[in-house]
Amino acid sequence: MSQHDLKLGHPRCGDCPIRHRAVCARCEPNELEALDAIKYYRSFEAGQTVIWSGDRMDFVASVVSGIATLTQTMEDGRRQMVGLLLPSDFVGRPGRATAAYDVTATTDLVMCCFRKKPFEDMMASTPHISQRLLEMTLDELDAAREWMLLLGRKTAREKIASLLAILARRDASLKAGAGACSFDLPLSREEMADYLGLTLETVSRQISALKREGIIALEGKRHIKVADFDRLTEQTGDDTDGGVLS
Amino acid sequence: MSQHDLKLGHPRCGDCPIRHRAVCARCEPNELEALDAIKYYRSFEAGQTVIWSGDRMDFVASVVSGIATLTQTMEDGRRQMVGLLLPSDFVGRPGRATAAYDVTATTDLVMCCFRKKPFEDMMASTPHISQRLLEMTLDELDAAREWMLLLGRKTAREKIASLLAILARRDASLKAGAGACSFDLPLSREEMADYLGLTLETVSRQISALKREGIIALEGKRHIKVADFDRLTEQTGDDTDGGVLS
DNA sequence: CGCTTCATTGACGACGTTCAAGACATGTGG
DNA sequence: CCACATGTCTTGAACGTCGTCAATGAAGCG
Repeated sequence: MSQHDLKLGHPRCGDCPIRHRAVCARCEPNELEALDAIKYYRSFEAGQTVIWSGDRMDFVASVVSGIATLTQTMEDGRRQMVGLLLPSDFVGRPGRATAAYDVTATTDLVMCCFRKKPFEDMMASTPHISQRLLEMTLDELDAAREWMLLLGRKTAREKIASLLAILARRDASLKAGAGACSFDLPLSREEMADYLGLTLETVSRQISALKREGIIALEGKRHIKVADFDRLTEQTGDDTDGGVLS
Repeated sequence: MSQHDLKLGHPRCGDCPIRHRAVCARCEPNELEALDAIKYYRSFEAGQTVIWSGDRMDFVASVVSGIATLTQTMEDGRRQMVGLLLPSDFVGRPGRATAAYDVTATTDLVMCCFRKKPFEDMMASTPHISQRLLEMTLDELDAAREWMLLLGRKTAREKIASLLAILARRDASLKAGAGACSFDLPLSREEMADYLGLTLETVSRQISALKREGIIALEGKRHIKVADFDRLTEQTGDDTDGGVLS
């Protein structure tokens, strides 16, 4: 796949970087060709809104690269992030006309879009797609419920530690570093606050506290070095054994 | 369907009270017969645990009557309810061996169970079932995300009002009462607290406050009369227009 | 250099938790 | 029938965490 193809909006599905994890993961070569025919790419710059809650939404999409957020906003401005969309994650709901949440690009973002009608037609004729979508939706439901525990019962300290641990693990799995690891925060303090159900001041204070205690170190505002991953995990409030038996 | 059939565990699917809303809602008569052949009923008394998180779970099920809860518990005992299962709701995840949450009967409960293997086989051969399951899972995901907003951003007052409004609406839809309505709380104060991410004392205080202000009235501990539904809705923090345009 | 944006830090107060006592209903045994 | 225990709910008082408001700092950019 060349840069040129990307800009034309039609890299081959077979060469797609998210091919093995996205909604199309289970598709056969001929099914991929059908998808190839109806897909189109859209790019967004960091900070841009993809769609507003309540707006007509005539497409569904997969995140190809970059990060997007799903947020809900109350009349008085209180905001809660209800989902973080990473590459391969799916946006939109077949069979629904309008967006249920604000979708925002927090980094530069590329999405692989399908107009809803053709996609729904393909779903009806392609069990591999709906099977995979069901699986992904069940995973998202589990993630949402884990987040409910965090929002309802964890302290500010535990919330921050949990988020950092998740982000660290995500990057560690790519880098295979054992004791120490480091990564860039994909979210601003305010976005972290919206995700964790806190204020940005509390987020900042807790990060400073973790730094003071030597559990993490900062380079600039956005780069985190985790000195000792175990000590960070202790702060999350989660089971220490990590559910070995499951 | 006779009482006798119920006790034998095999009322006909065609006569089932949750027939039109459950995972089997889309099934054709012949598909229902196949389900009839592999299903079995289980009953639980109020307070009984259906399954513990982490335990082997070799069945999936629909709630036929009664109410069950999904809860997560931290090592130190903090608990968060992550789902409330009403009649027709589905429990369990195809393709997973163990339960992810504690499932508890809060009232007497009847469930329509399927051993996992036969059910998964049927899913593979019966698109109507996986289609419906996808739809139900997407609905649950939306509900979970709405609850994330409540847990992360609403005040105690708003949390209580939101819960009461939901329960009231649920019963009002059955009784078609307009201005005033009344219903029994299916949850204890502690269960409400676990659902709302509060302590039981705070729940009790907020209910007392709503009573003092004449927004609701209590008969006994568990029966609520909503004097003015609009005033209750005002307390939820939600949009007043109720999303007329959606 | 000022301007803007984002993050940090401090002081203070409100909201919800914690701890404790008491109310109320129900059930049990003397 | 009463005394007593038990479970659920209510209410009060003190405390603490986190939110609010405000000032300051740090980095990027015209």
